[in-house]
Amino acid sequence: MSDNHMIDEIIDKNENLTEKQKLILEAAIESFAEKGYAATSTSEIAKKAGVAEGTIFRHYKTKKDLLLSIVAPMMAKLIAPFVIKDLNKVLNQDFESLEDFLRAMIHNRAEFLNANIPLFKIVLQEIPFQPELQKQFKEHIAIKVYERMEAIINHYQEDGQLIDLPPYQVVRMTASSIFGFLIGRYLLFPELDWDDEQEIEATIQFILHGLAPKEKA
Amino acid sequence: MSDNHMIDEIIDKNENLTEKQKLILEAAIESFAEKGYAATSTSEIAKKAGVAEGTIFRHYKTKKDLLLSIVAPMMAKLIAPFVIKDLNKVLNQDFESLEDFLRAMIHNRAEFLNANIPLFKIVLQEIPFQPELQKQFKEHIAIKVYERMEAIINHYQEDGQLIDLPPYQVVRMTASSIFGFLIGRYLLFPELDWDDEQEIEATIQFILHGLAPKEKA
DNA sequence: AATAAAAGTGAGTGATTACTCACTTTTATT
DNA sequence: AATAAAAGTGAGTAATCACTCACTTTTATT
Repeated sequence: MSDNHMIDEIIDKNENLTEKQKLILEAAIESFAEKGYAATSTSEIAKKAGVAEGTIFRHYKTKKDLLLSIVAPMMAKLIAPFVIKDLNKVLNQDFESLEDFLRAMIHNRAEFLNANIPLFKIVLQEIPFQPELQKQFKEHIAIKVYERMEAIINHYQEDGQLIDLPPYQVVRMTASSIFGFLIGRYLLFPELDWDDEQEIEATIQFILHGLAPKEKA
Repeated sequence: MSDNHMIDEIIDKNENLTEKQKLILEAAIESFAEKGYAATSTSEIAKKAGVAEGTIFRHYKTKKDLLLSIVAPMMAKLIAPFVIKDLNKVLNQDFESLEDFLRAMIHNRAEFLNANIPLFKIVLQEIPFQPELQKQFKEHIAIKVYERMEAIINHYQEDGQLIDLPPYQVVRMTASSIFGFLIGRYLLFPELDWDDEQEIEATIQFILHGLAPKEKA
């Protein structure tokens, strides 16, 4: 719970921010998610937030500065569970099976994204166009997270629970399946009735069977 | 081959277009893919194309009109193989196994996207913000393509080659795995050395095992 | 209560935006 | 060769853009 609701955490719980600054961030998140960063004007954000346009630039040097102050913490929180120090310990103690680990991970991150859909949209949309975000993505996700995942994958491979593919392929297939569900669920067809538990379970089973070790002949 | 290189097909082979119009389309595709639609100005496109700005508006009523004239044919071509009349016949004759069908489909669409990366980027980036494109996507992909896929899935399910999940789940998992590969390959890490054949084969095996029928107890 | 610092304001800045239009040049039609 | 239609042009337009700054109001410090 304390992990969800980034908007709250970025905005409401942060006592360094003034009241007006919080209104600005809320308005910016809403507009960026809806129309995209480039198509949103600072005057529009000021109007929606109910502040003068000058107030935005009192707190953020540029419009891009405002974007980064929103997106950077979101990316950090998104990958936080994968870079905690004791991930391996948690793993060995609590998750005997790959299935349980996978289930816990998916539930955890799905809940997080569910609670932060507009921020998720902004991150997805702006990474291709913002070199600073690409740098963050590559340095943190592609390197730090990948290293952690690699260790976990090795663990379960040695354990005989996981097919002997290169770790990057295992990561790609797992990530594709999970993001495929999340994007369909929250971005493409949010208006449909979804049985989240059943969908997640089916996704887990798909991944597990897809990555099951080859049967010995 | 004739199916690839949309840019050629939209532009060079289309004899309805004037020389300058072709230059405009080429420049627009390049800039839209690189910086995004909203962040690209018409003056910039004119400059890159080496034409007067007025020439753009002689052929396209608005900037959005220019975008749609690029993206709509791309979307149509992308889904073309799935809506041909005789897809089911082709299926029954040529693809005894789900594996062969899947392999042919992935190769075909991967080649197509590989030959049209900038257009692929534009489609992915602009769908969330352009209601006209969303409508096209839902009407053509989500309905027409899905219907075709449903029939194919039923066929292989009755054949005992495919797990008995709801077709939309089968589609989602298959599409996630394929797009996951393509996005990683061409958009996230195009600079890495990829063994395309091996990657595609691994992706096919992942999908096949993930969607294999449950063994009877 | 006096002073300083921080927060907030909104009119104003030059640059840029998508788009127009009167005009010239090229191409097609007879 | 004459005429019309289509293609191309670039200066001009009002609107909007991100951002500044002199000024007022609020908050913190002593």
